[in-house]
Amino acid sequence: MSTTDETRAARPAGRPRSARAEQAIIDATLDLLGEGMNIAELSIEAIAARAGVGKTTIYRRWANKEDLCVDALARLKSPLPELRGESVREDLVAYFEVVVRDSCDARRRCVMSIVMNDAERHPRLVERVRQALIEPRREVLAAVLRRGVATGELRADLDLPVVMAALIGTVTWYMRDAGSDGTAESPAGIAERIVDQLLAGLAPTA
Amino acid sequence: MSTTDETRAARPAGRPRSARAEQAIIDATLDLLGEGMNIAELSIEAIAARAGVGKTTIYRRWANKEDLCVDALARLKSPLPELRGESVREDLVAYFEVVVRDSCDARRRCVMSIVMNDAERHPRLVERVRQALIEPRREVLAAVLRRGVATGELRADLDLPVVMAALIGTVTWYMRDAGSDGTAESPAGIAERIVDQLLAGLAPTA
DNA sequence: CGTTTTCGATACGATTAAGTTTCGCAACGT
DNA sequence: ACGTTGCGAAACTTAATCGTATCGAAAACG
Repeated sequence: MSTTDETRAARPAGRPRSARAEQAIIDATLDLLGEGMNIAELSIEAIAARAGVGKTTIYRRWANKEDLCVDALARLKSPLPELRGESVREDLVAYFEVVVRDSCDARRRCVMSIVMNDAERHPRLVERVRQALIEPRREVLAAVLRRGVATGELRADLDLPVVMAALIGTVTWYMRDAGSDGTAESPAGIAERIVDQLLAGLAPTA
Repeated sequence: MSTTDETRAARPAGRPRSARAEQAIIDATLDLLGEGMNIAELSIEAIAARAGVGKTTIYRRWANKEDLCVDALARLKSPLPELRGESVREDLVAYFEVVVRDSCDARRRCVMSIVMNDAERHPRLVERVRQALIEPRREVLAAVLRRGVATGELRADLDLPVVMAALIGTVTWYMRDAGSDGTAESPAGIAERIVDQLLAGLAPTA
């Protein structure tokens, strides 16, 4: 039919928007956030400079800084960990190996910091990140625990809220300490060590 | 000798600085930080307004915002938890009951948020808080664990770094979740629940 | 070609806050 | 009384950054 048919949607007249510019803007945003900026400090001018783009090009696409951040953070979604379901221990280790690996990526690490700190200042953004990134993973983890209780691999009287906090909090806290030290390399077996320690408990087996 | 002798140090001439103003400034700073401001957002003007004080009075005492925050945060030191040393379980519960109670105080909660987020931007401040507030408590906790291993109340093969992260991370994470919910009241026995759950482990006693 | 829209650059006005200075008054010692 | 210093209020300078507007060039279309 027509000479160019890449998109069916009737292309609006004029020069099309550059996909490269859009990606560069998103990348620059995530890079700057990953370097430790919070949303308040993140400046559109800095994003434009880093992306090699005019501010106009940003404001043509997003109404304001928050909208841009919402879009940028939503693209961080990494695939949910694939669990084999053979045993609870194996699933937990696999799950937290993904968490440990993700927590070595500055871009992903900054998400948690934003969620934990900017909840009041940017409720829309935080809520969207929570729905898109956090809740699905929480649900996967909770399902593993429930299944473990059902199969008898875990104690029947598990205090679910406490155990969720124990697993996530331990890994998160450990990785934070490890990150602040020079120990940038994530020790290979850390997920395994944490899961085994928590499964076994601190008290000696009587 | 002299008519007024409150301080031996030869009092410099002129009107003495108002201790009330100083305290009001510190209080205003901690209040504003406790309301969720980070250091960048904290404005000297807001502090002066809240404290009912002129900006001059602030700059006469502290060279800049960071120095003021260093002083203000250093005053948050609450006494180290007093441990009876009868049993490891009892000490851990007592220790974390203090942590839980402190984590309900906005002023104290903001310290952790600053330490975790502004480490790169304000290394002096964070380092001082770490030395003054965090390390002593870490050491108390580590001592309890080491003693427990020695007395046989804890497993001999404890993975100390992991266990430290497990205890602190679990309590911190649980309180954060609890805080974001409406559950502002800290459930009375939460420290006990967490300690017992971690001592017993997740696996059923074989 | 001519039209339309985007491109990056740059200038602009508005706002916010840091940190300094000035001012008139208050509090202290001598 | 007098000199010195602190006090709060206000004006000021400097600097960032937001979001908008304007510009000439470029990229698509017919």
